[in-house]
Amino acid sequence: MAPKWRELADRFAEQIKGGQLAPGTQLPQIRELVEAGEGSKETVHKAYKALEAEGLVTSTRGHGTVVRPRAALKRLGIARYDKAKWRDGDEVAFIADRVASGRAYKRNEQTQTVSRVEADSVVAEGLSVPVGSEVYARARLVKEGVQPTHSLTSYYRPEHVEGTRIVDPTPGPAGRGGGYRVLYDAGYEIDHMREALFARVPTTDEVQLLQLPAGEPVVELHRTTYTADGTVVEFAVGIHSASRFAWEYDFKVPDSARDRKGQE
Amino acid sequence: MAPKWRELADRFAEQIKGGQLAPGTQLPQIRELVEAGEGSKETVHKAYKALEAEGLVTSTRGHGTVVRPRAALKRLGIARYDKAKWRDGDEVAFIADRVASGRAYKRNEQTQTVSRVEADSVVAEGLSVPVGSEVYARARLVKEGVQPTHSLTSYYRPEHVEGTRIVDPTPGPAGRGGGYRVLYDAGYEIDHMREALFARVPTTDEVQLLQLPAGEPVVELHRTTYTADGTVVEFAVGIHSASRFAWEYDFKVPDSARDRKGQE
DNA sequence: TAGTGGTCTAGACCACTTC
DNA sequence: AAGTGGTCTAGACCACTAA
Repeated sequence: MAPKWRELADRFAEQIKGGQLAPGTQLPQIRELVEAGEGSKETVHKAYKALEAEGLVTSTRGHGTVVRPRAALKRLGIARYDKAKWRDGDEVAFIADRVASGRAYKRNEQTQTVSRVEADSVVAEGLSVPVGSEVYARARLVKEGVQPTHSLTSYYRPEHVEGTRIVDPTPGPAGRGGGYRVLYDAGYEIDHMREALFARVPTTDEVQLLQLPAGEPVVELHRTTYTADGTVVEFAVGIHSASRFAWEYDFKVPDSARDRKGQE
Repeated sequence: MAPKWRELADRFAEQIKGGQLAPGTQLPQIRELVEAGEGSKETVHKAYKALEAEGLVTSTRGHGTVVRPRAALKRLGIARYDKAKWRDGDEVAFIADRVASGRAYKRNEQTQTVSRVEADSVVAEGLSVPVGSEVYARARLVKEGVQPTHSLTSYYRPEHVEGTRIVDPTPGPAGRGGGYRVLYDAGYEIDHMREALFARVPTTDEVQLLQLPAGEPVVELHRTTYTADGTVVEFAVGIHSASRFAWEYDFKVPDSARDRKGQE
């Protein structure tokens, strides 16, 4: 038999998913349910924590437990990297897609810190450099309004960015056109990319930094950017609040028997 | 100040991440920690549940609480759809990538059920049919050994598959070559695809079906497959245990100023 | 049957929010 | 100050696993 707290949680979960409890609705207070004979305070509390972990409600002290609104997913396609956006135009690549998506937005606040760090194993592999060698790290925290949505840290080889605007950080996202524009001006035009992504539960640090609600997973994105000759000029790691993003990719079905590039 | 259970959990989390507590190691029993003055049984229990939710340990009654091994990520690239695998060869596309990845594997057990269902809004949009119209659904549960790794449900328009092996289910994955081979034989050769993916916490049903450990997120994959003329011939929804997979995509940086297809 | 985690209670007290 | 969720305890009892 399912535990008492599970049954209580399931009753509410059903009503929330079914729409009888609309987003923003406040659930009964814990003490009310205790008086109504649903169990002790700890038991009811466990039920509420379960609902929170399932992303259905948020509890705040003094305020109550309310049904969480389901955020609209922002869809990320490769069009957000369009060269036109950062080469010809004035916009910055990773902001521009907000314009393209037609979403009303205030100009993103974005903190940025640049530092010289030793490459750990992930970064070293991403940039094709030895573990422990020095690379430049440009870390940003991107917010929508006051709410952080994701962090993004770009790593560069020193020889590619030494003396550019990237390592001499001005306020804002590496100046006009962003990091790709800087690389372009330095003679490194980006040509192709690889994105790898997977989901996991956040670390406690990430929960703090991104102000994640309880039970929110994160998607970790590894982006490797190459020039036409195959040189890696940027390796970036993004940590995204899972409920805010969806990723989309279009591709041709490979045919290794016909095209001789289908190897991967 | 952080709660007592959080501090206790953090102490263990640090040791696990630092490697002092190797995978498979058993943590002290709850009662031991109670005697050691770490708090009451409920308090220590909360700490252990937190570690479980963070994916660091698994608790089982009668057995104890042990450090969870970190599973190797299976990397999914588009090469798994290679036409050579299902058109020319004998293999089935979604099994073949296991061969390509060089991983030792036993032949996958895979349950399969085919049914005629009414399209919900997601499926309707995926297949470009009206909501509520009848479509074929082919649901599979894919396992590695006895452990489920993901579910995958393909939806087809009736006019594309009526009379084929897909709707006349034989044991195994739609016969030799899988679903794409069947479509190919019926005159629908797949040409390009779109994959969209996002992460979320599983429903209780999914926890059961995929036997997910506590705190494991899922990745939901929406795959749309087109013929050369742009007709949708398959829309598939996959639910993947997050810690077992990573997705990889390679693409050219788009340039809408130069190529006139960069709209997306 | 012994070992180990899981549930439940009643009540005390703490922490944050709103007024 | 009042309202509401969060933590903590001591102890009883339940549920599953392995020998």
